[in-house]
Amino acid sequence: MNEASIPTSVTEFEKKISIIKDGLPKRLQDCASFVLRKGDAMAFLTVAQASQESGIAPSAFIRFAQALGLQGYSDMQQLFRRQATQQRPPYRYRINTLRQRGETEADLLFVDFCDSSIASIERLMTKMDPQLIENAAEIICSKPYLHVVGQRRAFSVACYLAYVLGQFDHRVILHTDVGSIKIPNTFNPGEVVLLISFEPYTSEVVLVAEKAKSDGAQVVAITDTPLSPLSGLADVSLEVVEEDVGGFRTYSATFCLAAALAVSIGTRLNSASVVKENI
Amino acid sequence: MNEASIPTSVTEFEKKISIIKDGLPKRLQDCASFVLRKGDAMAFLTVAQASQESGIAPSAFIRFAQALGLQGYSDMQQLFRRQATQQRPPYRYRINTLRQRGETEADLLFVDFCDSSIASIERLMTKMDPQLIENAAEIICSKPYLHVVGQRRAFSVACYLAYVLGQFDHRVILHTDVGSIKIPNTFNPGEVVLLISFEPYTSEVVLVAEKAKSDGAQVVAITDTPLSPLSGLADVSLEVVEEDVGGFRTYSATFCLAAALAVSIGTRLNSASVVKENI
DNA sequence: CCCAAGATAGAATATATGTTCCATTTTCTA
DNA sequence: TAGAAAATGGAACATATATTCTATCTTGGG
Repeated sequence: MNEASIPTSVTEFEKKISIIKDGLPKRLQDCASFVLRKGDAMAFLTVAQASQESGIAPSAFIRFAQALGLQGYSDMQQLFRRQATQQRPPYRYRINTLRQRGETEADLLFVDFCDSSIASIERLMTKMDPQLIENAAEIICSKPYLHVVGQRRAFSVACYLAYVLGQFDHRVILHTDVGSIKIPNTFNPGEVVLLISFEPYTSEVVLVAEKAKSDGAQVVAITDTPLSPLSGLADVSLEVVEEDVGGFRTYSATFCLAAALAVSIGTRLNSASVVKENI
Repeated sequence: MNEASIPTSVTEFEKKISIIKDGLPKRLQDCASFVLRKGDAMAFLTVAQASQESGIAPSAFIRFAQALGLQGYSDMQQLFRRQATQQRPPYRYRINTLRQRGETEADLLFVDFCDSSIASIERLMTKMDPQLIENAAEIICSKPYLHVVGQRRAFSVACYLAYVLGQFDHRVILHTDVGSIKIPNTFNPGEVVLLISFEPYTSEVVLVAEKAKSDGAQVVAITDTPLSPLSGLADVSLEVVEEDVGGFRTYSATFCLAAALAVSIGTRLNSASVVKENI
């Protein structure tokens, strides 16, 4: 961080302030003081508001941002907004600074996937009520066997749960369409069906959900939002939203949820052992 | 919270959505879906941006907000802004206090899973050389079809990759043992085999790896450590270690890696397509 | 004390914003 | 199928925004 470089994060921005602050005209120092004190709130303040709250002219804030190497007030605000949402700078912008650090486009893409996976999990952690997972586990354990239905991407989740529950000696009827062999799409009252589907929801899974419900089976859903056709039908609906990177979703948070559900089921089925040993 | 009341927080807002969602016109449901997915990011999106990202007309967003009892888009955004300013402590801090307060076991278990998933992804991010992913993608794309082998838990990863690559119109031979139908365990020179296995490595997968190698096929592996029998045999070995919670592993990092690999392959197969834009 | 160079505040401007309105399309009803 | 009702997208609008410009003020050196 030197005197000339353009800050790309709030941290760099604040560092640069402390470097150049003595060379700044008085009013711009006032701006610096105000901005530093406001901190995160800067993400929301318009120049007009900042001006009113501080008694400093709007134009001073723009000169201030420019003195820091930024284009203007909006540009500065972007730094604060990115920090608030923990986003990284836009792709186009970063691609310019690649070479300097000896990075490639592949690096960016990979880091983006990791970041968005982490963001999804953090969001899951704050939004999900663990009690719902318990409720789901409770229902699933109330019957000796479980239907698991998931298609496309969701099939990998279905497979995972089917396998792990199998390790717990719980019977799982994994609905596949191998050879188009029909798996009964009628259910008995009291049976438990675990349905997994994300947007775009496959109509088949929705149909199964409706049938299960009307047959009096219990329905547990893993889906994305309360708007999902599954969530309305389910007795317990576990919702997990995956952030996307350029329209492509990762399934890290979903598998995190699946693991938590699996273990919750495992402890119920065999509260002594299973979970301990290296599953 | 009833149908008529005006939401005063994001929570109430989301609750109201799930109450009235079925009575909403289709486009407004699209809005609901978009808003629920975007979550905290809604604090900063302008209607124009939201419109562009979602492909929904700006006016629809305003009608949507009004349908929820709010005055307009700005009014709705205020809810998200207020939530954002209620400075939530960073997640690591939250975890520690959760642990200390000794919430219910369910809470702890869930939080631990999320925490260890994140730790695994962070580790992956620092240890993995993205160039290896590129190399793997390069090899996989060099042939018109790909063998994918994975058993037990790893099968879900295999399924995921098989599905996604299928979406890219790449041929995938997914090795399953449905009906014990034999999938040729001999390979032609130049064929590409993707093997996925983690400790404890199934002997069968190791055998396939050895056969593939001796037949002159190219081998790409997704495994856990350089000590894995696969990594020695593979032309490219992608290694991902998952932390464990009481002996139970999550697969978040693995799926993060899988997604990165898939997209890397996707861009190669169709550089003009979906994946590029807006990353 | 004067004058140049810089800093400042507020008016002027261009841009982008949220919202309203209306013609067109879609959906429902009879 | 025809007619009514609702929904939709885009143009039009008023407003608020960040930024630029300029006349005025401040500062510091000779």
